[in-house]
Amino acid sequence: MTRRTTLKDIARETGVHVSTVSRALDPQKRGSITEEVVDKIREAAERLDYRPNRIAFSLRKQKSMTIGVMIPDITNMIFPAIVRGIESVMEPLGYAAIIVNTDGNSDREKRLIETLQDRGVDGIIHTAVLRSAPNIVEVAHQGLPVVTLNRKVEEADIPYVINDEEAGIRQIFELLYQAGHRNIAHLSGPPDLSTGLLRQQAFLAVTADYGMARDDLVIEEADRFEEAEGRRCTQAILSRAPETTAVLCANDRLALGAIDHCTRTGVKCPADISITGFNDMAFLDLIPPGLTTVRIEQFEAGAQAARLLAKILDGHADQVPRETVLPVSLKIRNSVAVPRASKS
Amino acid sequence: MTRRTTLKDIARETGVHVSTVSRALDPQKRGSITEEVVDKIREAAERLDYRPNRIAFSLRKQKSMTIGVMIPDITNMIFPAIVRGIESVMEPLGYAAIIVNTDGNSDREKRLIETLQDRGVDGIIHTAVLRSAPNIVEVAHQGLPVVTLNRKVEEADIPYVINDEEAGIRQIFELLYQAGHRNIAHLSGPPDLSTGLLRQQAFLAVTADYGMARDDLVIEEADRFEEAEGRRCTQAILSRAPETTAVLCANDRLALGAIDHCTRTGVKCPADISITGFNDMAFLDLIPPGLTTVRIEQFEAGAQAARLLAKILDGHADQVPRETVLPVSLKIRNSVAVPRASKS
DNA sequence: AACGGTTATGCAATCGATTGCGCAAACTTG
DNA sequence: CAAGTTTGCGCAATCGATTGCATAACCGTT
Repeated sequence: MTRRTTLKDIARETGVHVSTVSRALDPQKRGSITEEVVDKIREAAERLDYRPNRIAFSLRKQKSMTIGVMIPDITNMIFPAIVRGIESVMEPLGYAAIIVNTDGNSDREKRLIETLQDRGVDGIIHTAVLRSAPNIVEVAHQGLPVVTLNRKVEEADIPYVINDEEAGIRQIFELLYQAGHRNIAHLSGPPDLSTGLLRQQAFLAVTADYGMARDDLVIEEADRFEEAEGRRCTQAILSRAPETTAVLCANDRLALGAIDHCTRTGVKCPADISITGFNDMAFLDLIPPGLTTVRIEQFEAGAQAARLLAKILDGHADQVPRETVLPVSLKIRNSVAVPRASKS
Repeated sequence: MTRRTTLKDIARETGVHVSTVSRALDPQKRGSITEEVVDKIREAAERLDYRPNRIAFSLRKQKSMTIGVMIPDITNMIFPAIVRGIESVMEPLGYAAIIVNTDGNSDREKRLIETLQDRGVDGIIHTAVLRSAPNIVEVAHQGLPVVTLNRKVEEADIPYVINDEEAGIRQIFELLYQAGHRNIAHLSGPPDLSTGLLRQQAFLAVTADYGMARDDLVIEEADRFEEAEGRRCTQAILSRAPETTAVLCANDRLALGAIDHCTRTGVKCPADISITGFNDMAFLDLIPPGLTTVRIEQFEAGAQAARLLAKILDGHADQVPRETVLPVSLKIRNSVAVPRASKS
């Protein structure tokens, strides 16, 4: 492998000092160099196919032009879109991303944060599942720019980007309510996960607004956001409250599990029971009966978090709001119908 | 942000020279330093919470401990698993990955390769879709270690990891054949994509082995690996060759499109027609009737490619085979049945 | 005690860029 | 035309680590 050409090579070639070459190639300070010299240097740089060594740059400037992106697990379908959203903003700015998977494991997360710091990342975008994330809060306090995604940060002064979970739950609740449903159970996510709690709280809020007594509510908490838990909890709901005509699920996978359980037990969706999801994950339209759900803009969430981080890295931390709430929208398919009672 | 502690800090603290500190902290050369001094230095390093600056390390050693991972699009569900497979091997070795999405765009790919080189990656894992990839071949020839994934490399001496597409097609063909199908159409992928061509060639080979005349074969080529193309080509197949009882599709998404088209037109799968896929992507078991497909081990493919690259980076390029073929397996669900003719 | 041979450590260059400072030449001004 | 100012570029330090070579101290040997 032939060595890459360096400033020194260009300096030798053009007969000037490396510092002159450095300045001539920097649009910022090109002004202080004679045009004639600049041209000569640019020509040589072109001819020798000069490409700046970013590692040397990083060492000197203490700026790696690299960010860390921490996600629970890239194989979880919501994260690839987020990652691309981040990339769409950061790449044009010259930043590269090192993506790490925490697997929701705090020790691992701590280690990964350390290796990101060792690599001198200029900032971190942290998408959490757990509600608390002491590790990332700590590095943020050390002064490393951090933006979190999908998680409301109570503890610290870290900017966060979240989806309007409350509005989503409200909209889908109202969709069910207006279809005539009054016995609406909530298949909640794990309350130690940020989205699990937020959505459950939103459910409590909207039911209260509609005058439903809290004691009458049927809420079943899943241990994980998985189909199996959706099945289990649906069974629990239906045996505890057979009058239930609609299950408002905290996410699509729980909803798919719910539908699956119903199908297996001869309960038809939506004829016998209406079921809704949250997230609008891919391929949902291929799975019958077509889940009505809340669409959240993953790509845009990633892009927005990246924009905030970029602003901080650009020295305008004062311009970034502590809270950014992204709008959600209903995605109506076929899993909601009028309640079975009023059908006859 | 308080400055990180450096070797110099430890040297000052312990009264020795930085070179001594460097050696004491390096397990390789610790031997040449008095145990007593080593202990003193390690204690100080511990106390000051020393963490080596990888950027300085990289500059001096000309080794960034970073690899580039080039994929078409992380939101395409097969890639996250590959990425995690790579990570599972590289992270324990101290390597981080910069993941870039090429979008199958050659110009973009070229740019991305340059930025990876600027960042001094030690090697690249390149998962292609297109059969030819002149850009990556060029950098490989410049001496940068490259391993490709999912793509048989004809042009150059680049190690590649592929799945046993031939065996997969053969197995699923035989499954259909043994179920009694004789009119088996092939819904092919785009022949300019590596997997598209490979699978079509495998189809040709196995049908030839079974004594089917090439002129009698019904093959329809999709323009993209998408449901819509699956629908379009299925329609074409069924109007051209209504006697078709089975469609062997080049991948799952085409197969889902095929099923969708059939369902919409009142053709029942598997009762009226058998349809098979390839890849075994996630959530397939939730989509009726349950696609019978070929399972390929994405995670393992990534891990294997990473192992090869690691070996090269370790200076044992001679030990890596030019070709690695990973086994595939059948995943039988419910989209295959006996042909409708023989059912009566 | 002198000598050759280890051994542990220091010195300084190096990786490739950036940048404050200084200096000489060119220019302006009265 | 002398004095002061500006301009254009070079010098050298710096970022934080690694490493070949030099050297001083210590060892045993005769």
